Amino acid sequence: MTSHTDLLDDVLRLAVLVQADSARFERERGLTGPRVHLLWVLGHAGPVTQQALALALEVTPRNVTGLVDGLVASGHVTREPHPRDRRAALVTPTSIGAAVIDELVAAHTELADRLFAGADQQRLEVFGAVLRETAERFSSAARPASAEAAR
Amino acid sequence: MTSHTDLLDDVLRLAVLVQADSARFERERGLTGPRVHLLWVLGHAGPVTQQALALALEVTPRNVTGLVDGLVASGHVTREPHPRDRRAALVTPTSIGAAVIDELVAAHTELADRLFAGADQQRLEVFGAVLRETAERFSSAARPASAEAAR
DNA sequence: TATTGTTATACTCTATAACTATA
DNA sequence: TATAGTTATAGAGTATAACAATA
Repeated sequence: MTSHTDLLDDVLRLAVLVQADSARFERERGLTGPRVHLLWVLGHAGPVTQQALALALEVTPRNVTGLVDGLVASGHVTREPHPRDRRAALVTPTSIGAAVIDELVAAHTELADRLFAGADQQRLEVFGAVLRETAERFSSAARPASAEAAR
Repeated sequence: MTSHTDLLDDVLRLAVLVQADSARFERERGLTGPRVHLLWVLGHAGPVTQQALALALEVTPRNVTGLVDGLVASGHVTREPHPRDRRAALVTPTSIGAAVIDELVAAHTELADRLFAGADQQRLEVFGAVLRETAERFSSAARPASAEAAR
């Protein structure tokens, strides 16, 4: 009989392990969490404006300026002129940046395999289903439809 | 058929939700993540030295000085003289700090219930078991016993 | 000598507000 | 007038190194 708090603690423990793995990745490359996050977004969205990055990272535009400054200094990205808007810059990975993004994707896959390889597929299906149901339950509880509609 | 990376993404999604809940707790009380973490440790360990906090939080002693300074300023903790070591200080919750610690424990329980209440217990048992096996598998892979022994 | 905590210094992430250049 | 990004300023978290007081 596992209690709800025990389960939450197990989730948090796993989250800590996964986070430690990210931290190792960052340390090995002299990068920080927020900068890797930006590169990750860049890897999925391609060259984008800083506004778009601010939205995706949920930080202020000012903050993006700082993160991009750092990544320009370390040679991971460049600011390219936007073809149709001279106010905007397109943050674009350099070859070094693109290489890190590739490593990031590879590390993600490797981590997933390291976590789940060898586990029984039937039980993993249950695991995944419970994960998704739990996230769904949480989101509904946090933002009840009635409260949302009342605004 | 859920792939390993899909499962990892599901884990990360849930972790983000849980973290957002922590952020809400902090914002509502004018606290920060590291300071709440310190209070959480204090709640479990009772009054302790800053050295002990540095170990528990995995940060430098210098950093603990800063965190404790902040919590003293906000009235959550005090530095009490150590009864048998005049070098050391015992970081001790005030009544305000103790109240926050109680709320922290309550919020943890509530979150767990919000996440898992209504779920089928049989499936939650599988879920918990897979969580623990996964953490175990990861730890073994990250630090193989042979590599550890070789040092 | 070793340990506890602080002062000194520096870097990163974060935010708000005011400003420039462009749409 | 609105938008993209920067400069100015500030606070929090983090680290290393040097130091004081005490063990």
